[in-house]
Amino acid sequence: MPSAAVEDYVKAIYAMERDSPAGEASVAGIASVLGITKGSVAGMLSKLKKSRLIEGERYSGVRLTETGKKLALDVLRRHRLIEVFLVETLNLKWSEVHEEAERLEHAMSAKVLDRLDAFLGHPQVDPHGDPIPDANGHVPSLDGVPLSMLNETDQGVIVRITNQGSKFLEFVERHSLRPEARFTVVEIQPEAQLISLQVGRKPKLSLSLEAASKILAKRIKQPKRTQRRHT
Amino acid sequence: MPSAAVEDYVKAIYAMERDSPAGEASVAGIASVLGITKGSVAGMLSKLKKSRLIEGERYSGVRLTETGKKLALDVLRRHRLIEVFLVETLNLKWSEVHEEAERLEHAMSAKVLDRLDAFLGHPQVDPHGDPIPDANGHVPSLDGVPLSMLNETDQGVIVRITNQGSKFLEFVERHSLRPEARFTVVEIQPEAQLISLQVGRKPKLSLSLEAASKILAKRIKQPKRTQRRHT
DNA sequence: CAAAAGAGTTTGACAAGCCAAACTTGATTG
DNA sequence: CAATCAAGTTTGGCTTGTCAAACTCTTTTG
Ligand SMILES: [Mn+2]
Ligand SMILES: [Mn+2]
Ligand SMILES: [Mn+2]
Ligand SMILES: [Mn+2]
Repeated sequence: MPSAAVEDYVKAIYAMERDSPAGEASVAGIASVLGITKGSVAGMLSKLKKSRLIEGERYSGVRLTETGKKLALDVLRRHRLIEVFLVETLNLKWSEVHEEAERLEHAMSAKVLDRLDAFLGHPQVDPHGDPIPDANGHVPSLDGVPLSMLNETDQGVIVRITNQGSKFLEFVERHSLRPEARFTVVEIQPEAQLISLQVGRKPKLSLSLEAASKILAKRIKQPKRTQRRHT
Repeated sequence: MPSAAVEDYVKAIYAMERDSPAGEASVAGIASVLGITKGSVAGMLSKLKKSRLIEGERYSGVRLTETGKKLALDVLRRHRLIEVFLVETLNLKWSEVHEEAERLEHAMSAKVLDRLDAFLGHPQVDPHGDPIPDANGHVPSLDGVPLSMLNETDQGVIVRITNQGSKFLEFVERHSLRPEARFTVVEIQPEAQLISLQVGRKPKLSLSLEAASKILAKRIKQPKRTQRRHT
């Protein structure tokens, strides 16, 4: 029975490992995402090593063991299913569910989670488009390219928001850019590092390529414009 | 932000206060229901006093302050709404939801709880028939007399199970005695301290008056037996 | 390549909760 | 009413998880 703290560490390590070029998590990195001091992290990491959840040489980065990875995926599954529930069933705002899930994920048994999963219809992704690992730790792979890689006139569907900051999520939500949303790339200005989108009937939306790189989308095959209607 | 431990203490004190003749909770009693030592309880109680959640003289019982009572009712509300959710929505067994709720109650924000309440249709009682305090700390009062006080030929509806032990709950469930269930008192044997019930079409069920006193019921006005059907 | 900067580690301290065991108080009762 | 005993309290110790601050590697860079 790992503590809430251990679960959060393992989850943080999982994410850093995935995103870092070296495939490792650093003490400073973990400290920064968990908002605690390096000293505390060092202490916890040596416990995690003793309990075989992570490995790594002294004075260098750490990696999850198989056991550690399994735990991380389990926590992630809980977190994301809870987010789906909060948004779909309880109608909480998209941008405020993360904190809630951060606490609830540590209080939900496997049994309750399985029932919840069934109740929600075995969703594949959470409200931010992040894939939900199945009960065996398999993560459905999702295709999606950063918005910043698209070209003018491309059409697409948002599939995932990579930047989970609540400010950013609110911005994204305000402009209806949530997963499933369709859009057209109206204009790209490489000099200004800017991309402009048309989302639904909303006014044109511009954002920096940097910001756009945190939003993943899937291209829609441009349908041949066969004359389907007349009015 | 009271800790989970504090919330559980306060909840235990609330229940003991209600059930004890003196209207007070004792160190030994709290220790026994929470499964910890008297020493630990003494330590916690002095903290609770310092933070004005309870009061009481040295070497005597404790009572909740207004603040304490408010907190207790809040935790109880969370606990019971969660139990309703687990049973009604996730179809967990009636007798196994208590443990789950015991953990989840500490991880759910007021906001989530309100949404949950609305989603469930503002239920008045939990699956065991215990009343759910509203958001202002008002507890709906329920009438119900111990099964052991009924007379032969009385008909009634179960409204509440007072003994929350999981063995007892399983027994009760096995015999379809959950809240809402209708029954008839078939026979009472004062010498044997026994009461026999007819529940639905199930075989006659006998239990001790002691056990029966943990089940509360509401009498149904005996309907005049007007000949309604012929076959 | 030596010095400074960064990253990681160690140490001592603290708060929350818990336990075991000794101790104190107050209630019961012979 | 004094002995007993249950109930309450105190003390010392332990674990988990955190911080601040000093320390030690490793990496970068002038
Ligand atoms: Mn968490
Ligand atoms: Mn998410
Ligand atoms: Mn609890
Ligand atoms: Mn209940």
